[in-house]
Amino acid sequence: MRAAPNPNGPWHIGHARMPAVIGEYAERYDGWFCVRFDDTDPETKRPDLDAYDAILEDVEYLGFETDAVYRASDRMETYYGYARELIEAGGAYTCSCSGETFSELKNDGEACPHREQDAEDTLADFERMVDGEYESGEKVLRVRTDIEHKNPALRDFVAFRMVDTPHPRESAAHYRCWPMLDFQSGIDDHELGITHVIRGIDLQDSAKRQGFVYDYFDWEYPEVVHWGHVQVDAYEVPMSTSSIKELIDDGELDGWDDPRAPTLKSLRRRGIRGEAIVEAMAGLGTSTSNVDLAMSTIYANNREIIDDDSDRYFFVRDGLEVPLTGGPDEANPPLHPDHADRGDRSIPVGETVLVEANDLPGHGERVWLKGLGCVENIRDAFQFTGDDIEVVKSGAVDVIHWVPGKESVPCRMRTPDGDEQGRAEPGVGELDADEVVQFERVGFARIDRQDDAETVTYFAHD
RNA sequence: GCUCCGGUGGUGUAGUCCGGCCAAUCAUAUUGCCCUCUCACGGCAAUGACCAGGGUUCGAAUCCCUGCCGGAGCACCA
Repeated sequence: MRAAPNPNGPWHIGHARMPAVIGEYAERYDGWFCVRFDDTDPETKRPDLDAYDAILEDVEYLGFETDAVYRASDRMETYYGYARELIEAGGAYTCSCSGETFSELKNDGEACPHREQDAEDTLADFERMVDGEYESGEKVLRVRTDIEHKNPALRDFVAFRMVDTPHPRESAAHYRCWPMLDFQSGIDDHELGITHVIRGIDLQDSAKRQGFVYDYFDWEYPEVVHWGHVQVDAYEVPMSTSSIKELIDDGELDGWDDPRAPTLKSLRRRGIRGEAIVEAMAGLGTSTSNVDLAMSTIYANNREIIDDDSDRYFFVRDGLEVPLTGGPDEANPPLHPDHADRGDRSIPVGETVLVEANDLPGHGERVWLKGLGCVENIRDAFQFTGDDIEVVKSGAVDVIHWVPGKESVPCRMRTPDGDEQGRAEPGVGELDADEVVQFERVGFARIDRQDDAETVTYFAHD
């Protein structure tokens, strides 16, 4: 099986569907999985040189090893070879009609004058195309299908056209005569021994078009499945490579891994495992209709994977500083409630604590500072009232998270909805980059880096 | 205009080919309860769907027809 991306940028979330599904199938049936870059349009779908590796990184992040990687732009001589064979078999002719002219004729089911050209002349003319003797738009090679086919989409489609713009890959920059997707992909699927093809509904007619070429060569067409588009909820940004790229160029997003971007690089930076995405995508199946993927499904999968490994810490967003009198001068909540063996944290208390505005109890009311004890709000100051856990068990007071006013460290949490400033317990300032933690009552986050001034984290999900 | 394809709870999915075991599976979501020094994890429960109408049949989510709704192609894009 193959994934055949167009290398125009790093992948967005929707792109994960192809490797997810074919990876699963390849595993289940001991199949073979390759990535083939269909980069045969140096102009309107101009390949981005960085995208080749970026995409392979994304595939790796998702947890797949590719058995092979191909670039269509390396395989031009192969396509030319088959084109010559096709011409000799009477399956194609060169045509100099303009797109509009041909379209009109085609829609009326009428052949253009070039259709009658014999194989010999066509072959000679095709060599002139290959040699770059024509300019863009001057000449194309068409596959001779059925000009009266009831479906206009299948009538004599273009196999090769001239492109003046050189390909960005140096090794392919000298080619001017480029195959269209339907030809290139059809040849490759056969050449590479692809047995099952999955692609979008936008390519529904491709199999039928390519079928004409396969018939000329007497090949058997692979099994093919068409699936609908995936939409992912929870993102403001449109999910298309080009529009994400635009937002980055305009400075609206910091880059492909901005937490607000619906990209795989973004999810990766947020500490979401590729496996969680793959599971969700594989669960969508291959239905022909369009589907909506809820991010909550990915989050639920991820939470299940990371919960056990994620140590707990306190992080208070936008905290209110409240003086505290009485009680112990250090709190020691466990690193993980289910793993006492990992030990406890050590949080100095000091003169004041920070709590989130929503958690501040009313005057005369009590609240339990987790890991520390019960306090009462007396005229906007906390008075320690004891450490008897009974008040919590009986449901009399709520448990909240907190950090010391002085000893806490500045911490920024980047989320899909923007950045949150706050302060975290001292231990957070010691964590290594790439560690995934749970900020209690806030959510899971990945430690991105320790800056001079603050700890930067990326929010995964609650 | 011409051609293709699809419609199962909020979301995704199973079942549809070969009609009955489907008053419809599983997951997620939401809500409630239990557990818990987290609104995490775990456990339990509740909520909630076969697009509509005809037809065939003893029997239809499954077969047929019509309608409605949605998607896609008719590019010298992929």
